Amino acid sequence: MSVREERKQLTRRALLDAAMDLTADGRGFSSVSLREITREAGVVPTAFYRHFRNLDELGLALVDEVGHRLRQIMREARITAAGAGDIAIRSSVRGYVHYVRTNRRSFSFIVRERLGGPPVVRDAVAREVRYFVGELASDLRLFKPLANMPSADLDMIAHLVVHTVFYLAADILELPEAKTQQEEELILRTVKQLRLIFLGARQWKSDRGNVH
Amino acid sequence: MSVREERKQLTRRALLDAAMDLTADGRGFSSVSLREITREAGVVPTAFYRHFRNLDELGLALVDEVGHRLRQIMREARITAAGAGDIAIRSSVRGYVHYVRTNRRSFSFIVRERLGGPPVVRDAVAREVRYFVGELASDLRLFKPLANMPSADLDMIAHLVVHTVFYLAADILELPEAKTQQEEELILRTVKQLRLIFLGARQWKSDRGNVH
DNA sequence: CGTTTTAGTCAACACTTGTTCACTGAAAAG
DNA sequence: CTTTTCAGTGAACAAGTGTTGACTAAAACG
Repeated sequence: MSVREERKQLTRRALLDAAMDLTADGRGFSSVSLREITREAGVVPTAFYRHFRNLDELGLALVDEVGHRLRQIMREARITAAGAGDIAIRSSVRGYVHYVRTNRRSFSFIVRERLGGPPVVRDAVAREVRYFVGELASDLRLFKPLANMPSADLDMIAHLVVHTVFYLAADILELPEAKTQQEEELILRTVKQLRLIFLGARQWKSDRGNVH
Repeated sequence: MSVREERKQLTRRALLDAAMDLTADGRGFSSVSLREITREAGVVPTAFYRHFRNLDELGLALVDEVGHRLRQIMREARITAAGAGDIAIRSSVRGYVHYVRTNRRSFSFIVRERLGGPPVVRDAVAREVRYFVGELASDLRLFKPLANMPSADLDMIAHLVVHTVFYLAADILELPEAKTQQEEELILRTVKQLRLIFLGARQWKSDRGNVH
């Protein structure tokens, strides 16, 4: 990569980071301005246009990045969990919460903008969430009791799980930095919820085809 | 009520409605301005201060109103459902979707601002959601298979249900006005999810006290 | 080397923003 | 009937906004 291109990518990074930092402390991407971002990035407002056509485009780039990173995290977690053989809900949730805390900005961004962002960003995040669901679904397939479940049902379960842990992330991020008793309660509740979901899932196959 | 007070409440309404309308079409409360609201309400910017100290205060008033209305809706739904004797998931979900569509603005506001709004609004919505969860939990208690469940567990289940139908509302609201096949799929998926949750819930009691 | 390309700068634009203050005119109070 | 109260007005403010176009200096190119 040429020196010039290299430097360009550097300020592009600065812009993305600046936008992330500004949205991180509970502000909402749709309420940060172009000028704020460039100020935070230490660059003049007009420089922005050398990298993005408008704020929406920056937003999409952020979704891409964050989605990519979160998928990576999920994959690592998957490898760690694979050794366990079973689902090991409690330790998975603990690990997840750790990831949420160490990747504060990313989780905060995706969880907030999923429903609260500008339309185009919201759509992009929704797409990203579908990827998560897809990956989780194929993971669940490896879990023996669910091996023969129809794909649609597996997807529906993965969906439920993803939403559950998303709300957990949102709640965790509202808490102060330190690990409190409240965090412990949130974790316990989520563990119970997931356990209940998998309890239902095991029953599900025998319930298949029921209609009324 | 005096004539003057009556008129005051009228423009207060206009302000609240204006704010609602502006946030309704996917904008996010934190991105609407005081002047936009007064313009939409057909009143001069400074008149705003006769009713609210700042935008946050308006936001809180909105949360109050919307929360109140949604609780009313929930109660009506509860009465309708009480006759059925069992939970009747499918028809409940259909009824719910109908309510979502006929109260577009309210649902859109609460679902979006729950995670995406300004901190003080977010908190207020969270509180409101806790009320929903509480009411649902005591409803579930009337459902025989769950009658003897510890309150904490019932709460955890109610939480799961509320979050599930919240995401359903969010997805429904992204769809065009007309009833599409996509809507049918969303409903089907949610029905399955709820059915699975209650399947797990029935098992849950026998699983009580399990630890590891 | 000289020429071209281009990331970032600078000044300026037309607007929008939240908030102030003194004001008006009609309803309420005496 | 006179006086007081006060919801809504209108003008003005300092500050912030997105976007324009011409300019600079350094890297890339031939």
